[in-house]
Amino acid sequence: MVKMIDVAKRANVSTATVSRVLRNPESVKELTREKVMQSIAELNYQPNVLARHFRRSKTNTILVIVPNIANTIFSQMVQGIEETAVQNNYRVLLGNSNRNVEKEYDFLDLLRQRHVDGMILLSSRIDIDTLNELTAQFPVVLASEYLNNMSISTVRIDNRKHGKEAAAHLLSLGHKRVAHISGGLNNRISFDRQDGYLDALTEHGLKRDNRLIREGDFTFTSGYNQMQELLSLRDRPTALFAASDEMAMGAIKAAKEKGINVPEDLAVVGFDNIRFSSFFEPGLTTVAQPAVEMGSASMELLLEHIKDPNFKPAERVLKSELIVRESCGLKG
Amino acid sequence: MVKMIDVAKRANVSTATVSRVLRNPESVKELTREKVMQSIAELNYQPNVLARHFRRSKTNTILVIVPNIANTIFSQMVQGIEETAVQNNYRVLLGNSNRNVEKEYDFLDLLRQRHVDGMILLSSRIDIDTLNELTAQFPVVLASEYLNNMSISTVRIDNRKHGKEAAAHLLSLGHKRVAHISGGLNNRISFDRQDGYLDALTEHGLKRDNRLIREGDFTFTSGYNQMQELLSLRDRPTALFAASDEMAMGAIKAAKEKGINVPEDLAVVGFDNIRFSSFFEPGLTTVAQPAVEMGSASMELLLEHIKDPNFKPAERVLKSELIVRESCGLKG
DNA sequence: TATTGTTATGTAATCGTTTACATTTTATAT
DNA sequence: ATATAAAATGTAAACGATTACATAACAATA
Repeated sequence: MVKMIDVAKRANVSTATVSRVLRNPESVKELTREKVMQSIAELNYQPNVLARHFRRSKTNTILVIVPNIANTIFSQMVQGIEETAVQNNYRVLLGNSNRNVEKEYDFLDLLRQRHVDGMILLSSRIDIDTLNELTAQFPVVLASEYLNNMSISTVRIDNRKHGKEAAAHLLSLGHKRVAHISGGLNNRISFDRQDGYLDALTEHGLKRDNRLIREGDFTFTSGYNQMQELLSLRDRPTALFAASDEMAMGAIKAAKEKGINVPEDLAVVGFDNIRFSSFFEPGLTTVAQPAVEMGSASMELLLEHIKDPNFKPAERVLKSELIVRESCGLKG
Repeated sequence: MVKMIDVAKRANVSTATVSRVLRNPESVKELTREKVMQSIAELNYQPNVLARHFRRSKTNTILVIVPNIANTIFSQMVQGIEETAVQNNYRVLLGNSNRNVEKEYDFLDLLRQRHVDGMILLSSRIDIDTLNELTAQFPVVLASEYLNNMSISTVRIDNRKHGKEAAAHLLSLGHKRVAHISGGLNNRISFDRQDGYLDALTEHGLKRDNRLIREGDFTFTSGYNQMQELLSLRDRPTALFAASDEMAMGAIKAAKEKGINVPEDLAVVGFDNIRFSSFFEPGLTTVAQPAVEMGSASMELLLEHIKDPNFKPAERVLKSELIVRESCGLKG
């Protein structure tokens, strides 16, 4: 394996100069630089990144902990992260936790052992103490979720506001019995979307009806199951706001099976705008999260932390958008 | 940052002994080992992986190049890879190429610069020469696809056989006009599935009808578009074998829009068994690839290459399974 | 007890870059 | 030409773990 000293010898310079050509070209005289570049080319020299990382104690790699890589939202966020990372000469190591807390804890060692320069959490079940310990020492950004009283940078959307928007859309179509299937209530996001739904009810002069509110867990199956319960009520809801598209789809499946048509008999709005929302029958009205942008924003924030360890935790709240398709019926 | 020498001093041993306790515990006397372990615990010593990697010129990290992380098949394969990797104390670096050839080439530098110990390609657009150059020097495994005359280890399914199975299922239900929408024909897999389809026709005494064969590119939209063409034929097909579930779904959407019912007027079989196949209306009959197993098998193969650089390229062909749901109609 | 073999530990070189500091070269001003 | 400042380059010491080799401790045997 050809190393820096070989390049140096061939170009009649010292390794210091070769190193400078690579890392600080402007600090080397044009002529010298060319000589060195030529030697590098001739010898097909590839710098040893392991030595480099060791010496600089930086890996130019960041870790992203993903609860579920198969989920469109997360993969889009990852895409945004990657784009920004590559632009800044960083690599992205993906840690797929599969919603398994232990695995998430395992990944933290990558940070502690300085295997990576920083970490982005896309939703996390890690306890606050550990998180505080980590953020005190390493650059960490939390995307999509947020925690109160935490000194951790976050990028998120205003789930409450957009939950309200979604529910308000149904209410503005004249629905009086609007049901809600929430995400798992171990999750701040779920509460926020539900609170938004409640806000909308209040604003339209309607009272909360607990029979119309059911807890799911963001999955298709939970949407399906909870909808069956809702449909067995004496007073069926005429509309549903589901906290995720998957649950909305599950709910629609349950409705169809009972011969209830969507949107005629049941108007549905979801949340997320996953890839299949537009393919689904009927096309799903939903709140589109700017997932890619959230990814880039997270990476940008992380880079600031990496560059400046004293960077104060910041919060970026991005805008979502209600995408109206067929599942909510037409205004009337 | 506490380092090995600190641990050594506290335990009254040399760094060599500490290192041995960490890497070769059985070569150290019980008593000494305990002393060292205690120092490690007391000082909360975390070995510097950068130094370790540099010294051993091994990273215990492998790279997986994924064409599209959002695709269920690929994310499942990744899951299988990760499981096996973690069991063997390896980390997985994900390179999301987004079907962008240039990005794939970029990732290869990670291998050349020994940033990773090996690489798994989940379908690849990299040219044969480059691939040959790499496999000669580094451990590489190709999953899901394969190439002729290549000295590269592969893990795949028998696409031709299973394509035949899918088409044969439709033929055995009595259909005479079975259409096929293939994947992009820049891709071996697409040819194989199509050849399987043709095999099935032959076996059922039917002739190839080119008007019934159309080229898609695995996406929903291409399935939708190609189906529109097929439906405008004088003699409409009564059945369709699509080379991917997404295309099958797109095709079904196109059919529904023309008032053609699935499966009554059009029987459909897809390929892949992605997550949404079971949620779709109607439930999609499809060929389920053992994606997770393919991932593990790839990682196992890669580990063999890493351990033994003289390991001969091997091929593992795994079995797929036809999953019958509603979209193909009942036998009769 | 002396001899030999075995096991456990220590010493110090090594991996290949980077970079603080020292030195040389070049440019600028007098 | 000389003095001084600025720019370019070189020298050599890091970075922190691993490991070949040397040595010491211990055990087994005659």
